[in-house]
Amino acid sequence: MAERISDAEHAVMEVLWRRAPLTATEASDALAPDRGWSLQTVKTLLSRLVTKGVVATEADGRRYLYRPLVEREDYVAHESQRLVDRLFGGRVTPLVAHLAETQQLSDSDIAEIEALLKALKP
Amino acid sequence: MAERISDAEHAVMEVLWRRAPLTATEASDALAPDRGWSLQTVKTLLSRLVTKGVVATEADGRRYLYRPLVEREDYVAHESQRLVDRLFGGRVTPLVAHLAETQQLSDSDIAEIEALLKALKP
DNA sequence: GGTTTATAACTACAGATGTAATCGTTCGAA
DNA sequence: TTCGAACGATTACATCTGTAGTTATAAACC
Repeated sequence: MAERISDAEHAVMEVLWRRAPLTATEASDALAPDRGWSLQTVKTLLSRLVTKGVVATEADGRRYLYRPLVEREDYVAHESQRLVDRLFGGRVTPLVAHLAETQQLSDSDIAEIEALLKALKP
Repeated sequence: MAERISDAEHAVMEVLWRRAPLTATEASDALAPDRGWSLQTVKTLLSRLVTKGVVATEADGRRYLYRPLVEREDYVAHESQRLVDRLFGGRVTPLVAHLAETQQLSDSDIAEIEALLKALKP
């Protein structure tokens, strides 16, 4: 995942992560409600993702099936780390503090996070 | 802050947030250790930030002093929200869960966050 | 078997971005 | 008073990104 995935490309990755393998047409259909891109646009984005090495193709007759080569988990981890590095000096605690302060956290949100933290303790 | 701030531009904003107002040369000097950009590059980035309406200039003799027009707090909030929206369906709890799981949180990190959460409760 | 249709491959093109170089002007030093 | 240094303004240019259009080909239908 050395190559950066752009915003538009990320939208395509999301549908692949949700239900790969897909043909270009299927991916385009899945994206239509949200983005309304033409089929050609989706094909361009798929090609770029293949070039970047994050999506693989598999021949299915005379068309391709596309499937992601990187796990969503890894992408999410990578992007989250990028944000933490860029904006919070690489430290997670200030990010959590920021989120806690600026977001509306319900009581159950807080309880959930507390439970999570408790589980992490030795 | 309607216009997006690019990565390189963001690096310039950071030095302005740290010690504005600065001349272009001062900003360039401050960025040199990390990025090693030429003075011209920094000037270009400053101009673009001015065009985008996120940095203001003030004449100081025949040069400019640059200062940010957006608060770092606002930028951080905006970018954090963007990440939460793009990767966690707009919900903060899954992000915190993800961070808690993938990061090395020390005992004191956990304690700090717990204290934060406690303070948020009614 | 000729014609439409689906598909991949190639091309296009404007705007953003990273990274400067050059031009024109003014101020200060010699 | 002239010359160079310091600045802002303008221009440059390759790459990436968003968003397609066009072309070539094979398959399917009639």
